[in-house]
Amino acid sequence: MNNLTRKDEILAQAAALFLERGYSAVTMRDLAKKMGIKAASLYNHISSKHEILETLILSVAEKFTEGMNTIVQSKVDPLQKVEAVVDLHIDVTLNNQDALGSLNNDWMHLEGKALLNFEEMRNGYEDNFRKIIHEGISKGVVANRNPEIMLFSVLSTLRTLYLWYPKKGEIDVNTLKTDMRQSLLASIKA
Amino acid sequence: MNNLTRKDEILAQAAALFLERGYSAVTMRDLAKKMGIKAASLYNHISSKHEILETLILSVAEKFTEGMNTIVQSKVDPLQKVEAVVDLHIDVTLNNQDALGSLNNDWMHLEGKALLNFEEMRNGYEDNFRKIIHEGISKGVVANRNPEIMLFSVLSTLRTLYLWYPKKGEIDVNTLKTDMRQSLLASIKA
DNA sequence: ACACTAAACTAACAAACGTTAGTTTTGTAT
DNA sequence: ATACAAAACTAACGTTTGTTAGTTTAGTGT
Repeated sequence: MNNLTRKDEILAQAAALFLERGYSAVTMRDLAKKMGIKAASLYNHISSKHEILETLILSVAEKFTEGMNTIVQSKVDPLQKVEAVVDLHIDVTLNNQDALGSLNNDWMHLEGKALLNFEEMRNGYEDNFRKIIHEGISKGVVANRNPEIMLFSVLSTLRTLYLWYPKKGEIDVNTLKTDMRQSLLASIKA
Repeated sequence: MNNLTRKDEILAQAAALFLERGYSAVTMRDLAKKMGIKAASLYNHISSKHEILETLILSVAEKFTEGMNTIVQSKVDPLQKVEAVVDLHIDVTLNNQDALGSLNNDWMHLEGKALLNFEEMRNGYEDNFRKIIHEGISKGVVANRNPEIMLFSVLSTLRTLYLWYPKKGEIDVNTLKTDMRQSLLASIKA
């Protein structure tokens, strides 16, 4: 079942290289060398360099979108929703560490409808998060400060997790979730 | 006095392009077109594409390093030092918005001693910030939570300011400083 | 008018780029 | 052994890349 196809291996190695150097600085020959094959052989499995980028970014973006939609529909109070968002980010980060580099730094190299699709998901995600914050403010459980700054502050931390986590050796996942929930909730609680 | 040399104009336009697309995706012909000249003409003013990147990144890194050194030496309590760091980031961000894109996303394309120099400044900066946090914890003014998570949380927000600020129309600088100090301090206060 | 300098130009280079076409190797099931 | 499919290979393509060398233009002070 859990069989990694050759294409999946290529996507994984590409993600690692893109994280390290950025999409534009990685050549198909670099990727081929990492796979132990010649550049032309890559095209037996993928149709273009661009396709790799699209696949990596959109598949992670979809995970965020789905997760957020579930959270928004859940019937819990706003602070619990924020906690769920923190957990979502930690889970997605741990499972898609490398691809998150492309999502954060190389999305602007998407083209056409892939770019539109990405931007739509990103905006939708932010809007949902924004609604949670506003709901928290009007219910008095979130601090009555500039909501955009709180949104940005929490989101920027969550979005940068993929850079920070690997540097910090062996932090237990549950410890990380607990501490991160505490820290981020503290920054917005009323 | 405040005369912008031709080289300075090139550096400014390059920073804007690097922010938009990343260092590797910007060609010398792109930069030349933005300057309204031919690519070869750029070399009357700069010696290589690489020199542009080094200049942009290291000059901003030096501003952070100098600012942080001043703050560390000041005789105020830890929370006031954190507030000063917030202000430092906002000031540097407003004055070097575009170059911060390169510093954050393209530093890995530095080479040799420029790369070592950058990494040394970056590590020194983080260590100083770390000391402030620890000092705050032992004095009981900073929350007794995982210091690395608090450090990461605050720093990731400050480092991403350059992406967020330009999207948020006309936020008054002093309002921004006040709100940001409040938000970030709230996330670490005891 | 002349000299000087800053800053543009044209033309070209060798290297590296993504990608293609066609061929050979390798492993597996019959 | 034979057939088939997956996945590698070699060779080459047209472009684009950063950069150089040498030349021309425009503005300024004498």
